[in-house]
Order: sequence, then C-alpha cells, then structure tokens
Amino acid sequence: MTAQRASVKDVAQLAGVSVGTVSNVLNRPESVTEKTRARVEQAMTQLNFHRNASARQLRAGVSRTVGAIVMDVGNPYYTELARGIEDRLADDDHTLILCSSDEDPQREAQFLRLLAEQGVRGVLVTPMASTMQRLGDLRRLGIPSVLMDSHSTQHTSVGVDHVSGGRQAISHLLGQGHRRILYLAGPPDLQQTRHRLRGAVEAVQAAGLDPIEVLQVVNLPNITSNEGQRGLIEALEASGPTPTAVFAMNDIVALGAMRELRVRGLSIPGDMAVVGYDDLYFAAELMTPLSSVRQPMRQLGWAAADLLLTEHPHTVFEPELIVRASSDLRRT
Amino acid sequence: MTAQRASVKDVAQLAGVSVGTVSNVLNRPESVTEKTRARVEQAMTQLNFHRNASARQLRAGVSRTVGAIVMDVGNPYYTELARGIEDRLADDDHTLILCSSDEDPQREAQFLRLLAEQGVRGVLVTPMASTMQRLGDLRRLGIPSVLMDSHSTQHTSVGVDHVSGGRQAISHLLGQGHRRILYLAGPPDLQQTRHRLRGAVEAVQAAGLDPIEVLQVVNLPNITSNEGQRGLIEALEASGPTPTAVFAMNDIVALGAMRELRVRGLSIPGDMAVVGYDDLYFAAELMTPLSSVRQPMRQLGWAAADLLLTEHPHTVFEPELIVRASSDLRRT
DNA sequence: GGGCGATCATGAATCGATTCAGCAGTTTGG
DNA sequence: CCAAACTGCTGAATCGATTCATGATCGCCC
Repeated sequence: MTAQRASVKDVAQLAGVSVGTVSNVLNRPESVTEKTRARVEQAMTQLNFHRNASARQLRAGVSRTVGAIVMDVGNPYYTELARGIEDRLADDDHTLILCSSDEDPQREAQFLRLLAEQGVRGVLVTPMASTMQRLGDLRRLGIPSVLMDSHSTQHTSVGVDHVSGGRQAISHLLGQGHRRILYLAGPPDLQQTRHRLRGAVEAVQAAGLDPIEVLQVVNLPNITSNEGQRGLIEALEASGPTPTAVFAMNDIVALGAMRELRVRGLSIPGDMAVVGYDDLYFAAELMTPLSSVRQPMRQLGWAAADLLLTEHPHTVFEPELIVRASSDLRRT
Repeated sequence: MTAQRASVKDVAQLAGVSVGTVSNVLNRPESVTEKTRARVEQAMTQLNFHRNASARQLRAGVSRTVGAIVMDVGNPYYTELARGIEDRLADDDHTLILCSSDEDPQREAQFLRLLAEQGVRGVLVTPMASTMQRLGDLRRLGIPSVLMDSHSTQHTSVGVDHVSGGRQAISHLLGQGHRRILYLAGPPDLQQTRHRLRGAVEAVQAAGLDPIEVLQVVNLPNITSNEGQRGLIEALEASGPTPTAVFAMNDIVALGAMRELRVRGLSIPGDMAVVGYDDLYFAAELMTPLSSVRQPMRQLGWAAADLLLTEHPHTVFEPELIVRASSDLRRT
C-alpha cells in the first residue's frame, strides 16, 4: 500500500550492490556477472521497480518521446497517420504525444511549446501556413521536425504527390464528359489545396481545354462536412454555368456536398458527379459509393517516424484514384 | 545555430541574479520586484528559454502528462473520446499521451509500463478483461487511473449505461415486429458486450417474449467491419430460424454486415433491419442511413480527464437511440 | 609467491528546476 | 535608537538514473 516508487538506490540496497551495478544491469547486462544480475533482477521485481523516465531523460539529454501535431484527430485520415507513426515508434521503444491543432495556429503554438518543454526527441507536423517559422525555433533548441503530408526542399518531409492526385481526379471527371467542375478546396494557404489545383489545371490543359472555363474553385475556411455542404450551396446559387461534377478536398467534405445534393433531390452521378479524397474506410459504403483518391496514410506516418529516428532523406508517395458509382455513369 | 538549450543557470547569469530568483519569476512572480522580474524575463526571451520538463518533474515528483489507452484509435468513437480528454487537459496545461491497445493485452501491458516510467499524472483506460490487475500495479506506484466506457464499483470510472443502450435498440426492433434478432457482439469478456446483452434480454422479457428464442448471439473476436461481415455470413448459413434484424456492436461492425446484405441482394430494412452503436458521423450518410445508439463520447472523455484532475465521484451517461431507415419500414 | 591482466563492482559527479533556510537591507514601532 | 518584522534575493541541497575513473578480486603464468 504505502510503497512509493522504488529507485535504483532501493534496489541496490536490497540486492546488496551499488547503484552503478543496478544501472549496469539495466543498460549493459553483459558486463555484469550472472549471479549479481539475478540478484538485482530479483530485487527489482520484488520492489516493483520502474525506472524514472524523467531522471533518465534529464541525465541523457534525449527523450524517448515524439510529438505529432495533426490538423484534426477527429478525421480518420489523421488517425491512420498516427497509427503508422505509433507502429514505427514502438519498434524503438518510443511513445507518441498526439496533439490536434484543429487548424488553429494558437493551439499549434501552445502544443509546440509544451513539446519543447518535454524535450521530445522530435516533432512530426502536418503544417499550416504559419507553422514553418515556429519549427525554426524548435530547430534552434536542437529538436528536429518532419513535415507530414507536405513537401518542402528546406525541410525533411514525407508527402503524397497531391499534384498527381488532383490530376487523376480531374482527368477521370473529364473522361466522364464533364466540362464544368467545382473544386471544393481547403484554405488557399494549405499546400494540399494548391497542389491539387495545380494537378487539376494540368489535367484540363492536357485535355486541350481552358482551366478558367472548366474549373470553379470555392475555398472553404474549414475542412468539415458542414462547410462542404455550404460550399456546394454557394456554388449552386451563384450565377454562371452550373457545374456537373464536384471534386472535394476530402471525403468528409464530399459527405456534406452529397448531403446537400440529396436534399435537393439531385441524382449522383446523373445530375452531379462527386469525387472525394483520402478514401476513408466508409467511402465504399455510402448511399452512393464514393470515388476517392486513396492515400497510403499508414505508410506515410511510418515513414515520417522513421525519418526522425534514422535520418533518411525525403519520401514521396503516389496516390491512387478509386472509381465508384458517385462519379461513374456506367456503374449507376 | 550552435545554441543549445538554455537553462535557468544561463538565464540567471545573463540577468545577473541567482537561479533561485529565476525560479521565483517562473513560479512565484508576485514575490519578485517588478524590475528584477522584467530583467529576468528579458533574459529568458533573449535566450529562447524553455524550462526542462524532465528536471521539473524529477524534482516535483509529479508530471503534467496523462496517458490514455484506448482500444482502437482508428475508430472515430475513440478519437472523439480523446478529443474530450484533450480539451479538459488543456485547461490545466497538461498533455496527453494517446496509445492504442488494438485489443491486444500485450500491447496494453507495454504501454502501461511506458506510462509508469514516464511517471504520468494518471492513466485513462478503456479496459479489457485483463486490464484490472495491471491497474492495481499502477496504483501501488501511486498512479491513479480512471476507467472509461466501463463501470466498476472498485474503481473510479466514467461510463455510458450500456444496459439502457441495448434495451433501447432491442425494444425498437421488437416494436418493428422483429421476433428473431441477431446480436453481432464483441468478445464476451468485454463489459459492453455483456451489458448490452443484458439490456437486450430485459427488453425481450418486457415484451413478454422468450430471450432464448428471440436473441441469437454471435461473438466476434475483433470489432471490425470484416468481422461483422463474417459474423453475418455465419449467422445466415447456420441452421435454425433466420434472423430478420441485426443489432451490431458498433457502426463499423454494422457497416460490414450491411456490405454482406448488399452482396446477397437483401434489402435493408425489408429483408433485414440493422441497428448499430456509437452513431458515428457518417451513419446518416450511408447507402441506407443507419439507426444507431448515440453516445456522448466527447463529454465522456472530458469527464474522465476531469475525474483524474479533480477527484470527483463516478459518472454515468445515458445513450440515445437514433432511428433511421436501416431499421424503420415506414421510412423506406 | 609475486606480478600482470582481465573482470567486475564502486560511488562521486552530473543533468536542470525547485525549495528553503538564511542573509542583507529596509521599514516599523516603542 | 535599537529591536522586531518584513522584503527581496541567494545558493546549497535535492530528486533518480547514468557515467566513468578508480578500486577490488581473481586467475594465471613464470
């Protein structure tokens, strides 16, 4: 009951050896006699000994904890990412502090401060516009960071080729005969938003068409299902030619858009085709199965953590478009 | 560039005061002269000072970190829980270490060891059968724990009344005329599984029927969509009366079951009604909108964290059944 | 038996923030 | 004018694990 945490000193005393020996048993077991080691280990279990990570870190100067800041833990995309990270960290006996910035720079700054104080081994971030400078502060403290789902030549990063993703999605829709396509985008300062747009433009140009005429862009302040719904309403009620297809920033946004289409009694993909992004696990099970650009999320997280622990170079993954009924007339 | 982390000593030196004074500025600012404080604070920003959490913890004996172990971070149910926890912790300047046990006792033990070493302020767990003993070990180390989504008289806990949830779901299905209901359950050693079954039995008895005849239980080893599909196949291909309704352990399992129904060309709810659990955000948007028992997940997490930080008593929330087309003939 | 390595074990010093007894200097009260 | 009370600051001691120069012990060979 009363038993407070046992320290190496307690273990040493019980085993009748010095603290140095106990430490050796823990960190260099081969340098200790079989007999002494057994005695020490026995004492450790008897006292229910757990080494104190704080003291350990303080002395060692490095921690066995890694921080990750993602934009929204509520989004399965990011939790899959986290899973990948955690898998890799577990291999090296590290733990993960997972933080959700909620796309709020304030919160992000707060978390970065906390992680810096924790003296984490490194930080993995899905960056927002304002992130980069703060990472500079971290580096000055000797804390390395890796950008996830983003690409930068000045920073180690793992990413998916969003230009390719945008290109695949729009090529597909053009191939389905659509000539007016709504891009329900995220904030313009997100790299993903811009890269996918670039891919979209490329696809339109490759088809010999004019991007200005074909693409209509609505930037959503937040990447949520409600915003997706609102964005679609905005586009439908605007003057000018009505789009016949929607390319959504992600499946959640697509969910909101489809909700509105259903409210209005519009058929998918007859009246309006929809393509999402991320291919979340429920995409295939929706009222209309959703075409989506799949990203290797777990590998991405794994690679990010690996980068931190092993100092490898950049990594870029390739996304893959999964076509389903929401955008394919032949399947309806 | 070269700049390593600055310590209180560095700050003290630059500000021309003693380390004790720097510490006072940080922890008891009112006991320091305006002038000295200003000078110290200036030195701190100049050196980009961040206090070292390891040293702090080592001395203080308590940490500002809390661990949470959930059964599957891939499940939005648990991430919502995590969000609630994080919200509460942020109020008190604590951070969260989020771990996913994947329903693997081995992994859980591993995480508990790590958290113990971290000297976390406390641990929040969605417990499995084998968890309880290990929490005893923690308590002996002076680390409190709170059970989430579970109820125990011997342990602080926050939970949802799963008996009520099971009762509501089955009452609804009985009201729809179903007399043979398949319960796609989790492992029998999960409290949720058992409580919902108890609620189901109560509902059947309240209707004056025989639980043995009405309820058919299939225990799934894992609570995944694939297992849900497999469980439904198993039930359909078994001898005996075929069920006309499915009550699934959660929406993910329901997703798998509905997938199989669709494969077989069975209509929902005409041939087979489906009710899920958790009411995940996509439940309303599925091919057939899914009836589901909603739980106040974020509040649950908030309450769990609050319990840890403030030592309040138990808390039990009430779930609420949301009826949609998947189980309501009138809406089809 | 004395000398020489080799093998293990020792324990003081260290990491950085916090605490607290104690000191110098100032104010108050009789 | 001195004691007492108070203010603001000091700096050594502390938390627990790790490291490493040093010491102890043993075996081995000439």
